Amino acid sequence: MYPHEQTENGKDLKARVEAFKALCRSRALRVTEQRLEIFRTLAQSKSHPSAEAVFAAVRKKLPNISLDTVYRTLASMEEAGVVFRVGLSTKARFDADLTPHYHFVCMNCGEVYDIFPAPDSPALLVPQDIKQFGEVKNVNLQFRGICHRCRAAAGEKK
Amino acid sequence: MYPHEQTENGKDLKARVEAFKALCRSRALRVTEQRLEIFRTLAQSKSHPSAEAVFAAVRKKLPNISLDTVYRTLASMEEAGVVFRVGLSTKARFDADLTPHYHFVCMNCGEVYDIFPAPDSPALLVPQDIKQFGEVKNVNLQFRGICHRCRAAAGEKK
DNA sequence: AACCTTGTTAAGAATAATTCTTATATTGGA
DNA sequence: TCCAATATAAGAATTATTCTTAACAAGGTT
Repeated sequence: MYPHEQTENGKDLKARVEAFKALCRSRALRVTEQRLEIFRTLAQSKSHPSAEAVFAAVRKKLPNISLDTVYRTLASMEEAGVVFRVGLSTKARFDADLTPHYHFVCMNCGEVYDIFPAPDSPALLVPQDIKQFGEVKNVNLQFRGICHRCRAAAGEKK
Repeated sequence: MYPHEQTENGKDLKARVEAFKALCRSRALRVTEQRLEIFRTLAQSKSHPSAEAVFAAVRKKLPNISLDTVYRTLASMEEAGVVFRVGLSTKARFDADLTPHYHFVCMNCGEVYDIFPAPDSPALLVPQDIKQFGEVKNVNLQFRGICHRCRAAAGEKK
């Protein structure tokens, strides 16, 4: 099964916004104009905008919105699984092991774990249809989630 | 074929350093103590260190090295294909399309291109062996390289 | 409909990560 | 050894992101 299933993207914007509102309510997140406008902007965009770009777009509708609100909202939307963050948010990390492998990255503590696929695994092969965009220099496959240690730590707090 | 083949990691440190020196010479990069020490540090590390962490480690050998040198060197090593950068270096970007897909990211201009795999593609499946690390929330598969536009622009300059 | 409670926001300061500037030092070829 | 070009240290500057605080507003309660 895919980790984030296609359920909303086929609907029209109005329906997606309604679904977003419902999701907010189910999570006790207040339905604010700012959240709605940020969601609308992102749902209509095809350019993987940065927080700054979302800010610029939303500002046309809500001139007083702050950049911080955009950051906060995008983070909560990611948390809620409504948007996907391309790449890593934390600081850059480096690896001198060039053996083909991938990573599990903890979204909470930032820890990076190595995973070496079986030799016959197709996971890291470069698909042919990428050549239309440019020359591939490397592959970055990461699975992001919460590591066992953070999960356990979160449980203790309650 | 894998994009970054396993050629050096099986060798011992001394051999890897020699190979690194040879690579530097072949690219007209000077072989400096700083570069060597940064390479040694990274080659021996298994923790995907950040630039700051590399800096701290290298400092023990070269107390006067600057953080900027570490950043510059890591960038040139990435460029040379000696190290791999985990995640993206640029600012965060967001995507509200949750249909399973992956990205081609231009290492030069930062542009992000969508690639939708064939419905039966195994590319974005979560392997079972990841569960040992934690709970996966999402998958980030990106191919990084130079897009055709940047390639063309670089060609014109010459 | 007015009233709370609590989450949310704007504004701008603060922080963190990375890059730039400049003068000095070093590499590697002549 | 000398020279030209590249690399470096130091610290300032920039960029991205987060925090602080006081005002505000959503949505449940009366």
